[in-house]
Amino acid sequence: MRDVAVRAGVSLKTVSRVINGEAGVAAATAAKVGEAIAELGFRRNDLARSLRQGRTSSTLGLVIEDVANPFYSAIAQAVEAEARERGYMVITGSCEEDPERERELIGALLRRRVDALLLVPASREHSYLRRELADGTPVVFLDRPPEGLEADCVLLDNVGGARAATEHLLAQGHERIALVAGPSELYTAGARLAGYREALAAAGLPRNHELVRVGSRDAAQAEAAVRDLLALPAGRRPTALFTGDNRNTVGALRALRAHGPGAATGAGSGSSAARPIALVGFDDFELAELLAVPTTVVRHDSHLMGRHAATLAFERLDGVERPPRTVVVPTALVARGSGEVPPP
Amino acid sequence: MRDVAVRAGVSLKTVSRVINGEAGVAAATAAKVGEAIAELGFRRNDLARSLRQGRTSSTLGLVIEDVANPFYSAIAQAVEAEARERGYMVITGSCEEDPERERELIGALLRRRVDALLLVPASREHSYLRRELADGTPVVFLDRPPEGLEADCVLLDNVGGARAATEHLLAQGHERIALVAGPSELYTAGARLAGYREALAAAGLPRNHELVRVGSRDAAQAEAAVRDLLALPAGRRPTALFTGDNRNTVGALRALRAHGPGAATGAGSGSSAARPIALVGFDDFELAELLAVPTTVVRHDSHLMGRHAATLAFERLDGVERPPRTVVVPTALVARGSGEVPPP
DNA sequence: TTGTAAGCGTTATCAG
DNA sequence: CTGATAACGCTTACAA
Repeated sequence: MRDVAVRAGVSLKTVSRVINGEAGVAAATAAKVGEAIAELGFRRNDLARSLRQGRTSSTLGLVIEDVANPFYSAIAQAVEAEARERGYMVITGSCEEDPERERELIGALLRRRVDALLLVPASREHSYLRRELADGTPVVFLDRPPEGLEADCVLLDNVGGARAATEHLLAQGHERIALVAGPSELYTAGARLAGYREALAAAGLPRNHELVRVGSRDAAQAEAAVRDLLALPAGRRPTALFTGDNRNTVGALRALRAHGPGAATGAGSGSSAARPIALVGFDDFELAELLAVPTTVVRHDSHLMGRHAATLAFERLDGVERPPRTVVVPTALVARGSGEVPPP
Repeated sequence: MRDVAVRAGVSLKTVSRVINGEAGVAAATAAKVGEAIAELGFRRNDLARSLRQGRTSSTLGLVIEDVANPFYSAIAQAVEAEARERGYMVITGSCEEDPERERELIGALLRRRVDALLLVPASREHSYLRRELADGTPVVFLDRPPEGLEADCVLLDNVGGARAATEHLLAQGHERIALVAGPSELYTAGARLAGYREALAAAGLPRNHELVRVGSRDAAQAEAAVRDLLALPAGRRPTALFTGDNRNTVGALRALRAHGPGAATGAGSGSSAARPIALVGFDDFELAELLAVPTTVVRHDSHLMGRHAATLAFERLDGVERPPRTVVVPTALVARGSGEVPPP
């Protein structure tokens, strides 16, 4: 900037004014400065800029589990879109369900002085964020609530969605409905397990531990879990499956395919053990309607979750003072076929 | 930091040493400083830190078209993983095929002094980056080459992949093979069009403009294009489709489904017009094997593209001087059924 | 082992 | 309308 000032024969402050389009600069002066800037290829240093006290970095920190998972990339997309409208950029990090990585990432983001932090927490203890929150850095939790801390939060209606899915299967006459989901320590998996149980209890069905397969963290583990269920003797084998998230649904679909062609279609003339199994999955996914088994899902707007989270953060940055708020995004059952298969 | 120094009764420099784990601090002093840091909840300001000359921001800038597209989110994931290993973070922006947004994004990233820039360019003129490149900021192009500039670049074998796809369909006996792809000004779409044409020419088939549908930028447009093709009179209607990217494949699958149940399976007993149409798509996608029409695709490793790009950038940051290099990532045809349907 | 002073690139204050 | 100077939070060179 000094070089520009020298070249244009003005002071630093004048260059600053031109750069920032401040009023009170003679057109001729501005032109000279503009030339110097162009000739020198000068670019304002926004890092230095945000050093002055009271200034912001115009950057949001976003911590998710995995950018490659469409659920999270939709959130990232929405957050970025909201951020852009306000002239913010987003630094994103994936922590892959590792609490330690979560802390590292958050540390790195805070050291970079992000103006707000949006996160899908992998850990279950967030009191270590209390100080930043008190110091005025907005922290918004996504998909999973804060623990040991009061903060803004955007959640899905997990219990309601899971209950609806299970009720849907019950309504078809199923009684042996298995749940295949992530580890129940995971907030969402736990809540969906609860919804599943609520629906079964309301229907007067006893708990059947054999049919609850929680713990699968990826599609491969889910596939194995479903294979396991399918290997049960006929009288104990589930006639329907509720999968707790998109990874588990993918795994289940793969296992069901292996089990018999078109698990839920009547079309299959596959292995002797093959019997159509009903399936409802939590999380919608692209092409679900074009699968050999058009898949019935609990749909929700993950994009909206990201938008809400960004909005909550920006409200705080705008100085709005209010107690922490939790926004719940609704879910809806979308029947496509796989969930409308009756028991044998 | 000054507060910490005061509280610990030491100088700024000593605090700095402790923070950065520098040697030459008495254990007792370090402990006192550590306490003060904990009590005050102090966090080093990495923005200020990177201000000193010679220091880096330890940040990479990544510009892609759309985080929500699995092709790009795989790249983002890989870049982030490589960055993490080196203690870098990534600021990602989506420009949605808008050249103006590309420039804005790049400007914002450069102003934030990212140490390197990785980008999937939306524009076709990149000489405006010449100065940064000359000034030592590594710039790596992804998926599409630089124009008006010499820079490192990671590409797919677009021509080879497209040729293989087309040859595969030709080998089944198809002669009316349509191409459904993005606008040919788009580098990848253009290259795939070229590969498609090469294969047809090699087979001695004349060009048939009616069957070349380039211009669809999203799944909806692709769907419309395919519907259009399907509406052609029987003798001119294509018997096979080659779709140029994952968005076009999704659109085509939807149109084919509407056209007749199981477009490529013999299973369909749909509308009177329904005839099985072969399909090969560029880009693999999750669950392709579980579709009603298991989809034959040209597969590649988009994750690897991100890794290569990050590696090229880090090599430059490590001071390796060499002429710009272009890495080409191979493609492979994966036959799943939809591409192995013979002509009627 | 510890401290002092200068400087990184910008903006804010206040004076001209 | 323009400029001098201090300050932002940190690191480096150099002393002590």
